[in-house]
Amino acid sequence: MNDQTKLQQEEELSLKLFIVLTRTLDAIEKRVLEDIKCLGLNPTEFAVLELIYNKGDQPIQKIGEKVLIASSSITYVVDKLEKKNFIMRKPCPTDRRITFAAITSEGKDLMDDIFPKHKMAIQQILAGLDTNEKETMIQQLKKLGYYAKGI
Amino acid sequence: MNDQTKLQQEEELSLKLFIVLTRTLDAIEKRVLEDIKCLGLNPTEFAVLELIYNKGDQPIQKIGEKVLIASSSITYVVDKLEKKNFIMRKPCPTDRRITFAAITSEGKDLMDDIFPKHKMAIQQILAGLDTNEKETMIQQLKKLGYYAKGI
DNA sequence: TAAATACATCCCGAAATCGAGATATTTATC
DNA sequence: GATAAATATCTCGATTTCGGGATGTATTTA
Repeated sequence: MNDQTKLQQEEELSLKLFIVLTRTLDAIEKRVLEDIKCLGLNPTEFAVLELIYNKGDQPIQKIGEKVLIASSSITYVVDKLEKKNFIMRKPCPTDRRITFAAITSEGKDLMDDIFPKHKMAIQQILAGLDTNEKETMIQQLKKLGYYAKGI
Repeated sequence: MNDQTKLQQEEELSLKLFIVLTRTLDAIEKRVLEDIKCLGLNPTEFAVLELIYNKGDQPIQKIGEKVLIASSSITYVVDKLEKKNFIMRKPCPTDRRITFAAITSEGKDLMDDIFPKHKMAIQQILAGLDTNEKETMIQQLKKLGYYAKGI
């Protein structure tokens, strides 16, 4: 086999990996979505609430970085969570540009209730691999991700 | 270590896998997006055009199944691709419910030009893993995906 | 200190996606 | 052959997300 053919095969393989990756995450997300939708939250709202629940109050700016959405979208999501009384805006005392999103007791109560269930659901959805396989895959995915980011 | 603790650790591991999976695909997609955006197509438009380019004319219904979007969204995307003259609608002669989306010569010319480049770009983005690692990951992802779908 | 630059949030209009249901056609059932 | 059920596409309104730019605040620079 010559180099040209090898390269083409490798390209096909990469394309296949990309497709399988997309498909798999899609299947998983569909399941996770079902788990979340019952709660009256959409995935983004859940992600934001989870972030604040687990990592404490966050400047609105930081939320966008972690949840990977545009700044104009954060405003929208925070508005909605605030309307539902799960979080509240708190001005930063030392820097008046900054607004914190802080969880309310109502938000905390909700998460205390649903977060363990959520974790359990994910556990069940990902039970197709055993412990070692998961660890290996995490490692390999990280390698892939770091490389992709670094290009 | 008791069973309770083991389960909790496994839950943490699954959650981590889910997060890493999401992050990694996100990083990769961001790169692929850059590759596509220059062409005046968004990812969905590209996916639909690629499907028709590689698999031939498709009933509009089938497009939704393969590209994983709602039927109302397909109509929207096909409209846009039709306006750009990359595809055209063709009524099915034997079943008048069905409309095919068929690639135009203009659409074919475009894909002849950009699809090889696209494949090369993906090859470069995914070069963080070698051939064997990619094959293993494809296999493991499939296992994960089948299981998730089957629940 | 004044001006320029950077930063954080928000507003607005547009784009993308969805869900529910309308319409037209085909297939199945009696 | 008539009616019911299934299928394919599209319409419409609502939701979510984005990009660009406006506004207010902090930091740097000249």
